[in-house]
Amino acid sequence: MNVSFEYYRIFYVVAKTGNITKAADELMISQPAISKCIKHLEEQLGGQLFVRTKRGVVLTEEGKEFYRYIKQAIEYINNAESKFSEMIHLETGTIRIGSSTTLTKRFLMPFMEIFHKRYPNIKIEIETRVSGELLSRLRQGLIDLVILNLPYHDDNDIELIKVKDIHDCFVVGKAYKHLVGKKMTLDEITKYPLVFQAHGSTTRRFLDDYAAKNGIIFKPDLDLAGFSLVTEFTQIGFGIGFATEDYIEEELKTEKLYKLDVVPEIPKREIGIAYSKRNIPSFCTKKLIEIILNKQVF
Amino acid sequence: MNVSFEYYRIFYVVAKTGNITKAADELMISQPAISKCIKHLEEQLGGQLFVRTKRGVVLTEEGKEFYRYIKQAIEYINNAESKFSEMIHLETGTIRIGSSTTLTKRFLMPFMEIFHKRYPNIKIEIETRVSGELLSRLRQGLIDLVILNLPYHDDNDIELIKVKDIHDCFVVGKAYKHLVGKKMTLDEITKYPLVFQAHGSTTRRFLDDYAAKNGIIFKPDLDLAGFSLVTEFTQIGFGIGFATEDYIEEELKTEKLYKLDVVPEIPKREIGIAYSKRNIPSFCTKKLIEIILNKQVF
DNA sequence: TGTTTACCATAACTGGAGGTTATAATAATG
DNA sequence: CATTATTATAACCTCCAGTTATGGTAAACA
Repeated sequence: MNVSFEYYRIFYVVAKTGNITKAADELMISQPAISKCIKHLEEQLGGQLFVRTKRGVVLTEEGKEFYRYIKQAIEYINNAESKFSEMIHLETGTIRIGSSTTLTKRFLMPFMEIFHKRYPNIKIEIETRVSGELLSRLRQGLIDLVILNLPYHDDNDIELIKVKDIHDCFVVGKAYKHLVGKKMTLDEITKYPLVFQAHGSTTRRFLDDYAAKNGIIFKPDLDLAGFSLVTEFTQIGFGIGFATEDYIEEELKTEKLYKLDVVPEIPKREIGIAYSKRNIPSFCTKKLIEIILNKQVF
Repeated sequence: MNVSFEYYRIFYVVAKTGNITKAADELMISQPAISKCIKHLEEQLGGQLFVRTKRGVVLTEEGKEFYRYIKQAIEYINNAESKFSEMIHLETGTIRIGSSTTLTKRFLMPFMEIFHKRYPNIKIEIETRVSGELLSRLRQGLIDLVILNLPYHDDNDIELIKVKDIHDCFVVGKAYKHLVGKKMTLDEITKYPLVFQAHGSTTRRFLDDYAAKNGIIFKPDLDLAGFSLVTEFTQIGFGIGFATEDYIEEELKTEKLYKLDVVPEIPKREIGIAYSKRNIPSFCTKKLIEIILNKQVF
């Protein structure tokens, strides 16, 4: 059989108005076109849909039943169209982002502000977990996007975009101000009390990696959960801390923290955006990435 | 906007198979035709539905949502088609008939047998009420068809088809056999005990009408509810009964009842089928009428 | 009662959407 | 590295969904 779906739209309007001429008006096609179309439809379906009268057309009993279904179908199609349009115009939808507390606070926040101002109807969900878990959830399609510190072990399923270089450094509070300006080796650093983020964090892994490459193993006196605690304990003079320079600009300027001059140079790191290659990013996700990169990516 | 609905059928198959080439096979149109169609659809909707890969096409997030709705719509359309086909082929449906007990038993039954044998999936409902009520329910669309005795007062909304002439007669049992063969007047009839159907029945109205036209008013000794009772009481010799000749052929043949010769001649009556002009008869109803008239009516 | 109106159906024609085939481009596969 | 599977593009064509004009007729009206 396979009736052209287009006939159904026409049938719907004719049935709704009960009048071929009016339907022609509404559909902006000529009346004979519709007469013919309905005739075809009836031929192809193998039965009468309407009885023609001089006042218009009236659905047969079978036609009425047919109409009930077609009406539903057309409502679904209308919904499909409007939902799609809404999603494309970012008038509805959800974006699920994975990010560490630090990255959320120090990096992501301003972009989210812009995003939310521009697309106020998009619901934002931010998940805070360690990168490994976030990437696994990304792979599963449970989140759309992960903000993370690079480098990260390569993964075929995941696309990485480098966004920004960040630089780490060793810092001290006023109590150890005398170390400032002196070129220190890692070996010398180990002789002071150390305030680091705990194992498991990307920062700590990076730090230990860097140390190991230079034949050193750190044994910090304080293993802290989170970036903020490190800077605070360091500030009150507990010892030498390790922090991302870009995140403590304020503290350095106001001389609450002092940067140490350490050799060999600490390599730079990068902040990256990860998204799944399998699960195609939604329009919404693309827009956020666009905002973060401040340019057209896709 | 107004995307051609036909595009949606194509979209559906492409989304379902995730492969334009396979969709082309299924739809029996060429692959480039579908490529073009999907491109058009995307242009008209103002957003991407698929991401093209070398393994086929994958729905975008928005496309997935869109698909969910379109799938529903298409299921409704399929249902519409199959339900319509079923109704047209009388594989489903209900027919609601109004008829008196007598007409059902003496007239309608054999036709219903044929109908049911031919269309076993059609549910049959027979309502038994007096004609007036049945016609009112017909007008309301609560029943499809009424079988009734004519004449009936005209009604613009109701179409009447005459089906069959029937003849009434006065009858007696063995006890009054001596009256047979004698030409009797109505006046003479009134001198015997009378066994008639009660007021309210069409038959009684017809009888009283006939009597009135000849200046007679009957005062029956027995007002009975229903045709069968009349014949039975008459048979056991209660008096003169009034019955439809066509329904007592058996009794006349086996000499349980005898027909009287009365002047003036009792006018013939007709059995009719009534259906509403407003509520277009279903295919099913038409078929039953066809069977009763034993020819193509519509 | 005759006239007008409001519909739908038919006929004859036309243009372009929606089809065709052929071919290119290219990632995935073995 | 050749083969396969898949989509995109190009150039062309055809049929049918659309057009206008007209006819027929029941209903509404004057």
